[in-house]
Amino acid sequence: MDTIDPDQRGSGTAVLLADTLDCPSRPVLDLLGSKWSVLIILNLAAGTCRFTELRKAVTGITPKVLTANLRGLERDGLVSREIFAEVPPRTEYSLTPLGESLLVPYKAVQDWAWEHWGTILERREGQSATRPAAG
Amino acid sequence: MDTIDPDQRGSGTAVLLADTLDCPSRPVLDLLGSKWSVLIILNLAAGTCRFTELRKAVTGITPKVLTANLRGLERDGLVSREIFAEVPPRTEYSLTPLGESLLVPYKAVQDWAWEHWGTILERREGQSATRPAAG
DNA sequence: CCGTATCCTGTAAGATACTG
DNA sequence: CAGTATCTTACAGGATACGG
Repeated sequence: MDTIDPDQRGSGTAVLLADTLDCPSRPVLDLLGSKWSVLIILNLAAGTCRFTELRKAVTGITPKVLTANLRGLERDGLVSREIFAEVPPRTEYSLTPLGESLLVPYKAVQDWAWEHWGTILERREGQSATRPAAG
Repeated sequence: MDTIDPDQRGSGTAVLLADTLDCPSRPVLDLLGSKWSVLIILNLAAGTCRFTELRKAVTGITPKVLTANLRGLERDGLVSREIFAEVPPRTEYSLTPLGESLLVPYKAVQDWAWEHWGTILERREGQSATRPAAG
């Protein structure tokens, strides 16, 4: 592997992170990074939700997109869906233990965001770039 | 706000995360989540890199995309670019302190990935979904 | 209430070729 | 070496309407 040479820098951080290139961080970031999933998971973290409740809570999401996200999260074992055969129909979504474990890395991202996001926004004002503005 | 009712669940986690809905976690996740940025930052974490070095290290990236990502990271103050007016030309990219601070949330994601990603992959095998497979 | 079904759009990214 | 210039593709997401 010639991707990284930890000796190039004295810091211990580099060594720590060299391995990450072989680890599945990227797919997990895809998982976390999809536009709505974080809001869905955060809402579910506050308690079980029905479809329409989520739809209201996650402002702006369309039913199609909400369904798609929920199905994906369910497939990955992060969210569980319980269907009640009643009239009118009822479906309840909640976080699985695996889904709840995601709150830990979320927290780290959140902490970083609170501390540094303002700095980035300041920089962006009056600048332009090819890269997405992320918001 | 009626987006979340922390009292719905006894757990302390919910209260902790209720605030996150108002915080800039999402844009930061966009920042981290762009397909290549994590690999770029991780490589730069190991030491200063020239354009071509990054191109080799980040396997599969095209120069256009690499440039676009680097410009965005530079705009946001995560990466600095130093140009040497020499022949042949030389440009060196490195992480700013702000960029290095990103390694902390990365680490949290990475830890989660190592612990739980296998579980998710197992679940995905033999299943299909509307959601992107993320890898 | 809980979704599906279509159609459409925006944009990151890929392929390829070229320049200071 | 360090990029830029086009063109094209893939796909999450948006708008809107309908079905069980």
